[in-house]
Amino acid sequence: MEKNQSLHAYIKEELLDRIKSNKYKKGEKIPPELELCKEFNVSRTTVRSALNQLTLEGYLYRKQGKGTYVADQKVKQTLSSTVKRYSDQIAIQGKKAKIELISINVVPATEILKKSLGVKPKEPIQRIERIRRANGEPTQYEVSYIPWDVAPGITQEHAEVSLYGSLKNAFDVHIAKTTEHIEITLADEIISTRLECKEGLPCFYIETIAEDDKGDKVEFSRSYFRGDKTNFMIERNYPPNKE
Amino acid sequence: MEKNQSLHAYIKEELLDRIKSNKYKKGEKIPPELELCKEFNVSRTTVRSALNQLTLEGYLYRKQGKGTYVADQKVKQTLSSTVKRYSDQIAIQGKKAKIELISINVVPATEILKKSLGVKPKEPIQRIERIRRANGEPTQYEVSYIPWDVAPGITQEHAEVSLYGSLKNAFDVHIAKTTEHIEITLADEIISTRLECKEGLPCFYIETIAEDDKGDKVEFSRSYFRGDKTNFMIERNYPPNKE
DNA sequence: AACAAAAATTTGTATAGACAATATAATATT
DNA sequence: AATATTATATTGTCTATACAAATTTTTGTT
Repeated sequence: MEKNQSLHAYIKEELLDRIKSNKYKKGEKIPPELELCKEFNVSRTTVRSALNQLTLEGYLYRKQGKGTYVADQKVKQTLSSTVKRYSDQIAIQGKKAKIELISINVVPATEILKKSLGVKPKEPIQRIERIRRANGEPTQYEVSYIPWDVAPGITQEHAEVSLYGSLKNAFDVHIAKTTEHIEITLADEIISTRLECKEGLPCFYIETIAEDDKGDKVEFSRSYFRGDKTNFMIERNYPPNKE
Repeated sequence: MEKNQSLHAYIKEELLDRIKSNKYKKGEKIPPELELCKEFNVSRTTVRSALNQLTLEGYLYRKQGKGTYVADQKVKQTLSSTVKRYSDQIAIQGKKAKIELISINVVPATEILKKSLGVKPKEPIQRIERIRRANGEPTQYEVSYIPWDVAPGITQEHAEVSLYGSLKNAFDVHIAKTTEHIEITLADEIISTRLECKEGLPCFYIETIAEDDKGDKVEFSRSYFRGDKTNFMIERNYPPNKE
């Protein structure tokens, strides 16, 4: 054990080492808490502290009544998001992608929506709640807001395929620019339910405002991605110097 | 208290409410753990669970021996990162930006470096470790790897301003494309030291590979940003449809 | 053999207590 | 008055214990 390290930190590193060295293999169950307590001669609290950290970092997952398992997806899914060409579809290599519609509602404009979309007071807004899945597992939870008069009467069929595609094909709205803000948030009750993860898991939170080719703001959305399974790729091409 | 909620979750929400409603004001000290225990009539473990969650989420910060304080920067710093034009400099509105050089070393190429940079065996690589600060506070911890023959003899002067700028001006290397992979990681001992935050804080982790105008890979870097203080903005412009 | 009930296993939540580490305040010493 | 020393307050780590909740295994009954 190292110098000024706390016990739980030491145990965490030791366990991580076993995971990385494949002593604890992907998908397999690791010894239960009480066994680890005996092995390291520490209390359950200390073992749990280490296990919970590793769970938050995506190395383990735990199931009440069953056990603790090594997360098999150490190689994270890559949701590639190229810059050149707009694509509502998320490219997930070799996985069956699916969009699950949860709800479409018409809601009044809140302050934040008015500010983001610049709609006149009381204009109704369509709220579309969806989950994207890859091989059945939820990868993204998204809530989109689209003013009624931008695309009146968005249907389940529109929402279950690409929203941007439907805007173009069914409503003649052409997205020309998006502005995204990316933050980290921790999953609350709603997010953890939708993404089928534990509360407290660090997640990507992306707010997007989309403008059409006339400069009108046509969509505001909030998206959540599991931090332990998501990896964004951004390619940037820089114009040659003209000096 | 709500239906099937755990105690610590309830207390967390109650405290968050006090923060958001300004009952606990920004920068101010909140009651110590033992007082909260008395108020909610729960054990210290339970109070600490709520406090630690809120700390991870960036609402609070804690100081051993002093107390627990409401984080004043609820409005996060925006590190804007536009796509159109390359910029090594991070634009931080109205803040004094500074780059602090920690070390420049020449290191042998590891497997991951060889793979990322495509260098021949044993080619020496320069490892540059830096911290970016805004108003004195660390915003980014970055470790860059640049092969010796791409830019032989990078100096402190080169590293303390824009690396990409130095590559261009001093070594005639013109960055043409970067590929970034963005993930979430939790701060380990090194990262928490560099970013002056707690271990376990969710952070942005960005791996970048930069290519020059000849298609050679000239830089590999790992960057870390505090998740509780960072907010990336990405603007995307979509080409008009040509159908 | 099939089903139901009970027991065992394992993680989740919570309590109580002890001591360490850090920072500040109060006190004593020179 | 200045400087140590001591005490106090507060967060950090760790132990031990108890029970709840979810899952699996075993047992009992028909």
